[in-house]
Amino acid sequence: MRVRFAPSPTGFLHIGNARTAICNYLVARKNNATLLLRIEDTDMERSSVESEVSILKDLKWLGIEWQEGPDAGGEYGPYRQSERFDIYREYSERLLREGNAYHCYCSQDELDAERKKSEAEKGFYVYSGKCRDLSDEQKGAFEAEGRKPTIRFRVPESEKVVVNDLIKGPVAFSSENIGGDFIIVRSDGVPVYNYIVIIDDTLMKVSHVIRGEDHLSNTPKQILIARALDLPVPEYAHIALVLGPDRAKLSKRHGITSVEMYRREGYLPEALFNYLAMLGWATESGEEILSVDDIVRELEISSLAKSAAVFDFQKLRWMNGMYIRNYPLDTITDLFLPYITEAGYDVSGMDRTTLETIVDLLRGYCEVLGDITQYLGLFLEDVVVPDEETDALMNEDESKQVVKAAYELIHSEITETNFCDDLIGKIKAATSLKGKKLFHPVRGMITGRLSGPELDKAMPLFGFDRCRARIEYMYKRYVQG
RNA sequence: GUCCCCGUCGUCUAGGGGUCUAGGACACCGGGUUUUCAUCUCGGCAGCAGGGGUUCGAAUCCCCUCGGGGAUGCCA
Repeated sequence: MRVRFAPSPTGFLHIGNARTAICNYLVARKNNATLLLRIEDTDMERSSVESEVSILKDLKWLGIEWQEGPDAGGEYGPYRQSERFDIYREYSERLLREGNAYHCYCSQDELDAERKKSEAEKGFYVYSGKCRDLSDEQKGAFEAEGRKPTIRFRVPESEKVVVNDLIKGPVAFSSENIGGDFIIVRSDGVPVYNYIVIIDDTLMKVSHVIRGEDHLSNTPKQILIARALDLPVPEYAHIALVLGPDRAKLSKRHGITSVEMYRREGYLPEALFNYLAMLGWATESGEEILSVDDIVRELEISSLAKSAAVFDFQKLRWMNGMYIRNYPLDTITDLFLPYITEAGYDVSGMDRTTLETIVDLLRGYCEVLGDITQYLGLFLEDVVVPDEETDALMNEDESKQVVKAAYELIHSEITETNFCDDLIGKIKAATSLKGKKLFHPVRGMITGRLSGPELDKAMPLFGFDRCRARIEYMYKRYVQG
């Protein structure tokens, strides 16, 4: 069994394509099959090496491994379509020679006009087929005009094509609905996707084509080409599309849709992989947080959902948070570091154990890595300015009592040695406040915020000096006025 | 327009004739834990698109309607 992922390098790796890649990877792992990577770069204007590089990088980041490809080599290369034009040319000549394809001299402008007219009159367009049976004289005349022909595939009349899809089941098409003879080679000699995809799949011995459902409607074209060329047809599995919240195919306008952006936003590859793999599928137990090995064990290609799935950013965030909380502390600390630095914090002077203790305290508040900076300043800065809602709370009389008590305590019986254990207890005794009435003002006083890490664990890390400075600041601000 | 695919809580899904007064997860709401918030935990809200069949019995099978999506490019 051999499967493939065939991205076209015209931008970043898109979430939908990432899911297709993941599916292929999973199926390969499960069946001990080879996964090959093929770069479909026949759109010369839009393809770029930068895109190819970034797509490979994103795939690797997701943990996807392939055995053959432009970087990995392999015996069925080259693995870039732009390097295989000689191969395609032979097939084109054969198609021409055997009458299954013909030169079309219609210019782009003529075709555009035809299309426009037809769409205005009928609402749709089918190529007229006027170059189907050109005589040698007519061809010569066009050549003399300097026209460069395209090559069109001669679509057979009323031929049935059934795609035995592993997910959808048998899907029947008839050649008359294909929309006429389609172009397989552009006038500049570059072949188009629907033509060469089947050639490459058979030449590269791909046994199972697993790709997005948007390719299903074009599959009969590819099969017809295979028939004309006596090529074997692989098995197909068309996976349902990933949709945006408006139920249209997920695209740029829906926000962040590239893997690269998710990485930058602070998502973990395991979480994104896990989420994407679970889209359109579920385990028997209902368990959703799964390792790659778990998924490989349980996933069955035929049990993938037939219907499209809306991409749920919320659930991804939740899942990412789960991964952040369950990651080994040492590893997750390293992953947080760039986000800490980017936010302008310098923790280079801090010893590792303290850093990890802080990270462990704060990771529960994180859904993406960048969330770590939300409360980090509390451990690194002296005075914290209360936010709006804290300010409102601190202006209440009970809060002022707390601040006043704390201020008096740090100037009498509370010292560096006992502030962690006794400060809150003594404030409670002095004010007779308890529960929320006590803890909220204390939190506000020490952190300037109404929520955050557990105070009994955080205060030792803040240190006495810092807490004292904050209490004094709050005293001046709220008690003295 | 035509062809193709799809339709279970707001979202992802389980279910494939009786065990379904339809199960789980995210989100949302409420209780508990945390002498506060988050975490964690317990509970609640909420769905078989509609209509016809078939059957003793339909979320499950068939048909129609409606709805959504995809394809119909000298894009992939």
